[in-house]
Amino acid sequence: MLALTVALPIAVTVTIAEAFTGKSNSIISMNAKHITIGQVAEKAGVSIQTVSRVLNNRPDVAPETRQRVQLIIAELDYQPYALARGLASRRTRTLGLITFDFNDYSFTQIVTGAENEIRKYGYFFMLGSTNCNPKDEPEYLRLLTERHVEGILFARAGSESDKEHLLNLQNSGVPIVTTGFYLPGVDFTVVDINNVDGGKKATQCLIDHGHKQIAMITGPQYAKSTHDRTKGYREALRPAGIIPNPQLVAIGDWSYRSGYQAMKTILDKQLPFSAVFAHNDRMAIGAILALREAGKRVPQDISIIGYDDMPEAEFADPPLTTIRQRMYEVGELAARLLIQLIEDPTATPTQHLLETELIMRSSCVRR
Amino acid sequence: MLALTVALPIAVTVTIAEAFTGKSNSIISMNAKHITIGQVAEKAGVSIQTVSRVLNNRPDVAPETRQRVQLIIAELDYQPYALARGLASRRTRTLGLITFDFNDYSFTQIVTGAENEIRKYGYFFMLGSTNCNPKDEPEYLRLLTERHVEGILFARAGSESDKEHLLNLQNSGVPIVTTGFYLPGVDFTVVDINNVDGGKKATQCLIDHGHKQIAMITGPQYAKSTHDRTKGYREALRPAGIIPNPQLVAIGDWSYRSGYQAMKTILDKQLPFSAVFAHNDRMAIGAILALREAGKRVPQDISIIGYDDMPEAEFADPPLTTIRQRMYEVGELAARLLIQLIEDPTATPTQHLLETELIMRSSCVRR
DNA sequence: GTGAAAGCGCTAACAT
DNA sequence: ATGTTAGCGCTTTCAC
Repeated sequence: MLALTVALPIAVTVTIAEAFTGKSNSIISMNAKHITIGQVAEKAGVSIQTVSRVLNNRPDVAPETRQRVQLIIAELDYQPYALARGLASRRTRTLGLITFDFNDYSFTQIVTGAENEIRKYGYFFMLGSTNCNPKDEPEYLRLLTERHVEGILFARAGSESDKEHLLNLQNSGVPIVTTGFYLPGVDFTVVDINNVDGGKKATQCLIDHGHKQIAMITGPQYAKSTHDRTKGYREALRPAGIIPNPQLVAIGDWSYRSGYQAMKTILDKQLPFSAVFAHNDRMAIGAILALREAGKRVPQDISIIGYDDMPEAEFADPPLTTIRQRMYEVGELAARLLIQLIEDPTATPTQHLLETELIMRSSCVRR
Repeated sequence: MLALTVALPIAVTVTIAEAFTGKSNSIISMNAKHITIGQVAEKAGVSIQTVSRVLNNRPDVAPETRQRVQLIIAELDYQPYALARGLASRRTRTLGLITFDFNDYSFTQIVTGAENEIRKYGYFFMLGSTNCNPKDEPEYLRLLTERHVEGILFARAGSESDKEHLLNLQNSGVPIVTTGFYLPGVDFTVVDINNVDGGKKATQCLIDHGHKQIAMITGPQYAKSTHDRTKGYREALRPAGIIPNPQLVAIGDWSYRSGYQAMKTILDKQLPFSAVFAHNDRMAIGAILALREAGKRVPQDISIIGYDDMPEAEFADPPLTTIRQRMYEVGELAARLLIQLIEDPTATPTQHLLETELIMRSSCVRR
């Protein structure tokens, strides 16, 4: 067991997960008495290069030499020094992760999916959350490239203005993958949700339930998904012969509070409407509170549909009908594509659009 | 071998050795036109060392030389190579961040706070979310130390069993700071919330509103905060002359669903109770749904108090009375302490306990 | 199959 | 104030 734990080179039996469990009492030596490849070589009676070959699982090592070296590695609890490896090999196995907001369900889902995926391939993420401030991105980018991340994953909402910015980065040779930025004709790798269709599905659901005056609470203007979902809304309305009423539309910023306020704004106009499509679940839940405060019952008086299907949607009052988007998968796929871009020199940028799913719960009833 | 590396879309668990091989067939284009310190030195007509001094802001450079070098650096858009710097200086300015769960509000708050803080000092985080699986920690730790993170921040729930594990790590010379793990007498740096007092405040609030039969939905057993909040519950009950009834306590796992189910379990016992203390807001919201389904009105029939004050608490139905804990500050403080531990050789471990705050909303009324 | 030599890009200690 | 001399720990030729 002890041998296995440390023996990175053993290719056949040890998975990453197995390799390190059950050795929590191992001493991880850091600055003080750091064991080097030279000490391993000396103790094994071979040259440094042979140890290096064993470490990298090269074929050209005699089986018995390999075994002996592995034993010494285990014995000494030798840890290869990633920095030195990186300097010599130009490989860091480190990726940059840039995200807007760790408090947004969609983004954390992407991050979680991506992280799980890259771990399978032995990569790590350097973190760079921009805290909703896209202006910080160039600085992070620089710090990230200084550390020679081998690629960068953008887990955040796209906006049209990013295009040039990202293209520049890509042209400088850093593989990038971005989420939330599907545009036909872009030439970097994108994984996105089909937001147009999602917005259409949501609106269609309301139409199918007999609603004709459908209010909408949108995301912020800068977000591409806002435009897409709005487009879907229009696309559903048109064939039903419903003319969209701009008076019934208010803009939010994805937060509960903004949904609450947007709903109030619409209510204040005293215009008739029987249903609301909110561009995310949080705003839908905020809107429900505003509706309740205005004496409207949901869903008896007003039906509402959200977007995201975050966990709390199911436990809202009433349980929220919504559009599910599988952001975890977006993260996984994005990560896989990024690694592919890095490791396969022939790989070229591709665009991917994942479909949504209507989740019927009780916030939406027949008029 | 090559086939494996390229066949990325298939989600296999690769072995460590496999993960680390396959270097020569990948071309990292961003290295191509990489400018080195030598080129800067040559163009500026000084030695490499002088450039290094300028880069590191050393005082012993003539002002005009410094200026000239800086000009060339800008002109060439030279980016120092962090790996080489790290190798030579033994400093990486990189910290490890280990967290359980990016989908938990408290943890993401910690992460956000910590990230903002370390950025001020020019550090970066390497990410290692363990996805609720603490067994993975040793593996991450190893990969992190291989990359020579200068310290590790544990942003996650503590459990007693961690103690040895963390001590070992610290003894090996890696500065660590952990959250959610306040224990008197531990000798590593801890930033935690006063959960005993928080639990007491929550329970006291219910008592003050005239409640005597107070049910409780706890967090999972492994979490230290569960025990602390439970202790606070008892400490509030005792002086009020109320004997805790174990029948009124059910265990959850922090999720909405578990709160819903725990509430059902308690309701099934048909025991009288007029109030519920849930160990977090999510479970409180789940519990409200169960209560509603059972025909109980909140707060008219049953009062409920949560814990966390996550954003949705305010928009729940009814708006949730809860205990606010400032996790963002926990993150900031933890990060600052970690950097202190790294940069100040005389720094010693310290323990910090932040206080909570009762947030009154409408889920809790006088009996 | 193994080892020797030569760096990767930078910083550090000591010169001057 | 600036340059010289040595590495940091590892990988990568290219010998043998």
